Amino acid sequence: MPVGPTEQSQARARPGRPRSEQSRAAVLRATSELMLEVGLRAMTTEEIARRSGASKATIYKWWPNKYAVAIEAFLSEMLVESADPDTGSAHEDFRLALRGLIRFYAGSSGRVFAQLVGEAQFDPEVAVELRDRLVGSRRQLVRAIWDRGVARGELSPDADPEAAIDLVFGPAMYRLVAGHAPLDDAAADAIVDVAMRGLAR
Amino acid sequence: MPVGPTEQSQARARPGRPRSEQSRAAVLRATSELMLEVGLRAMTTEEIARRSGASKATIYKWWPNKYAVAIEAFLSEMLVESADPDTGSAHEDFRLALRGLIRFYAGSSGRVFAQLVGEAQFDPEVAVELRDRLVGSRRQLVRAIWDRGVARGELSPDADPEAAIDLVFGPAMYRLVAGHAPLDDAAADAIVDVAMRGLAR
Amino acid sequence: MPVGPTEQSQARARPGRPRSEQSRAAVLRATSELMLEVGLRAMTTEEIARRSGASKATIYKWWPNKYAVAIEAFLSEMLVESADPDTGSAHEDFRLALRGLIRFYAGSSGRVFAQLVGEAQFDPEVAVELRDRLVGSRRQLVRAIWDRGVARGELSPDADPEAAIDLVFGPAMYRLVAGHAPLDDAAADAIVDVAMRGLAR
Amino acid sequence: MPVGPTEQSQARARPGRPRSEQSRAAVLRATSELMLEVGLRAMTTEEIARRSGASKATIYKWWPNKYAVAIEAFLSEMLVESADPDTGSAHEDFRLALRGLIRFYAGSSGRVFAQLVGEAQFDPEVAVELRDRLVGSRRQLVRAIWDRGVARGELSPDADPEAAIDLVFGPAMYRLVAGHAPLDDAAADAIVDVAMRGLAR
DNA sequence: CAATAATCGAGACGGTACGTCTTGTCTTGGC
DNA sequence: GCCAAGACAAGACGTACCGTCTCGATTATTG
Repeated sequence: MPVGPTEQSQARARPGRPRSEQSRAAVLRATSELMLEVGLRAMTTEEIARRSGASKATIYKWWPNKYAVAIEAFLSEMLVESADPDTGSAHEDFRLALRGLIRFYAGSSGRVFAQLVGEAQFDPEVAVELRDRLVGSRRQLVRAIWDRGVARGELSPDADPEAAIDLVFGPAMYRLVAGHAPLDDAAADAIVDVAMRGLAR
Repeated sequence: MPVGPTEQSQARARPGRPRSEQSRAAVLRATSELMLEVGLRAMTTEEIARRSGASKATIYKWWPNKYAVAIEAFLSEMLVESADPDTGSAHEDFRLALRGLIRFYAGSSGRVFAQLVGEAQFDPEVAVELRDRLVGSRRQLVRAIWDRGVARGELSPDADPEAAIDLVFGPAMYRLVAGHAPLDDAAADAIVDVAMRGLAR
Repeated sequence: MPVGPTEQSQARARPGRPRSEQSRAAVLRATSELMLEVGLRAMTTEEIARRSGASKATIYKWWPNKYAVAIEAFLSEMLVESADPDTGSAHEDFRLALRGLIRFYAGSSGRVFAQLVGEAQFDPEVAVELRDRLVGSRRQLVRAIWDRGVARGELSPDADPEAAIDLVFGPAMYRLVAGHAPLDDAAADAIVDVAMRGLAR
Repeated sequence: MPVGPTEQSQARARPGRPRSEQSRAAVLRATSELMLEVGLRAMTTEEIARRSGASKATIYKWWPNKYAVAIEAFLSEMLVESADPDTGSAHEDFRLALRGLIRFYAGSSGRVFAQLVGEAQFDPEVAVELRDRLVGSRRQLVRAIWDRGVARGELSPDADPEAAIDLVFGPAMYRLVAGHAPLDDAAADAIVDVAMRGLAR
């Protein structure tokens, strides 16, 4: 997923030395490592350059700052992450999807993801990237579960789908960033249970 | 590291010049302004010192870093913020509480709060302060609504209370930090509606 | 490293595409312009390439660095500059020669020349080029005046010719690089006057 | 010789931590060493900081760039350099003064001085500092010899004194920067000889 | 006329210094 | 003992230029 300006559109034609795929990959690899090792904030562009063998100039040529590198590196590490369960039961699908998400949140990448979300509070560009490329795809997944459930008559058709999806994801994100309660399979199950049944008697 | 506001509880008269209350207040006031104007991250200790008339040494004497100042300043600005509605209806109480929260999120302080949450992803001390002093109090409020509702027989008594509270707050926090959907009264109502009824038919 | 203009003296036709004379001329022209406009140091290879339409690789293929280009460009602009006056009077010849030199120093090329001299203090290759191709030719001119004057009996035959020539050129160069006194016709005349008569009564 | 804005005028009064004399001295010492070891151009601010133990910020606080540091370091190393010979003979005084100068030029500091002169061709501020603080003092010295010689009747009173002084210094500077002839005692003697007698028979 | 060979423009790259910035500590003298 | 002023070390930032490189396109000689 290249960041540069509209490249690779046709079948190769542009003059000049082409971008080094090796350099690009090395930068992303080094960035992924560093995010895990020292965290998003403590990771420096200089260290990315040192580890990857790329020069700072090259990094700044292709990415505006270290956070842009971080997002691309993060995405490139988790391309085929989340499969749609589709068990035939919406309740079960939600349960599996949320378990998957929460396991991701609780893993080592989860800490990085939380830091990306944290950074997004300061940097609108990070926010946009995050929303479009990480949050959006997750929501589409749950939206598909929702639509199937409604079609099967399992789920209430007149609820606001956005609010419904937030009912599943919101608590998980809330726990991730606020850290007031555990993130584990039991939590996922409890959340889906109460979300399905509702608070009212 | 005396961060709290009530640090010298007893009237013990220590030798030497006492801490200047004027200086403390000026620092907090300047910090509040700066957080709103330039944001948590762009705000520098130097600028707080300049505006408040305090010296950097004084600030570092009383707070470990600018985020500690920020949290104290933020709290001092919103002490008596959230009243328990207690209308007699749990659904209505939830609605009013969430509307209050979302109005706060959507306001100018909301941006600062989101940045504090963002910073908490990097700084464990900020995370603890935030959890204990901002998130906790909100949750206690909703917990009270929950308990009343259960006692009145309105709410399902066998649900996990933690998960239940997350069902109300989670979606709001999720929208605050991810920004994928609006934060307004209608959103609050939609969230409470679907949370009360549940997703299942 | 073929820097000189006459690098392929014989008409030997080598295989492959021959060097583009147009490119060479464009580089020298662009360099001359840039030296005058922004100075020797601020002039970048990149900008020479941009203006001339040549690529950086081409420039580095034919010259070792921008200073070599600068020297060649400078020389190509002032090939037949200084004619030997030969008026019959050594005093007058010196006067005219020094006036010519000082006018050159005071002109726009003079600034460039001074910068080349400045650069020569750091780069031995520049120093050699400068000494051989710019300083040397000037000295030969004055040496000719000297020899004629000695032959005619006007000038003292037992003085060190090197020191004698330095007596004429030294003060001009000194004023060029130190800038403590003006460089104009009056200065030229004053220098030649006192050099001819000597300091002693 | 401090560079900062009009400091140290009165008997100490300014608030705040005073400038660290130790830091200042260490920077100048490191700079002097580096100028000799690697030359003016190859010397980096970063290396000055490393060697001196000062931070780059401190260096940039007190000097605009490395050349300003270099000039101050250079001056601080040669404060009491040139004594007025005053032998009673202008010819002898000139000879001794020029020998002193040329020995300085030929020494290790001479290379640094030449590089400062070289740098002055690009940087007007360096040029001003150099003219005012290094060239000027030398000229005053020779001017004193000149005035004494004229008063004693040894020297021609109607010559332009500026041109006369240039007759002594010019050739030495010329040889320093152009490098076409040696710089030694014999050269000094030859220059003074021919300057005293003049070129004419 | 094709093969060979050296050129060219374009532009990406590693390296490295620059000068700026912010953090958190320190050192003064005044209160 | 507190405080304002402000100097300081540490070190990352993003920019700039250098000289090298890798492309594909061009232009000559040679077989």
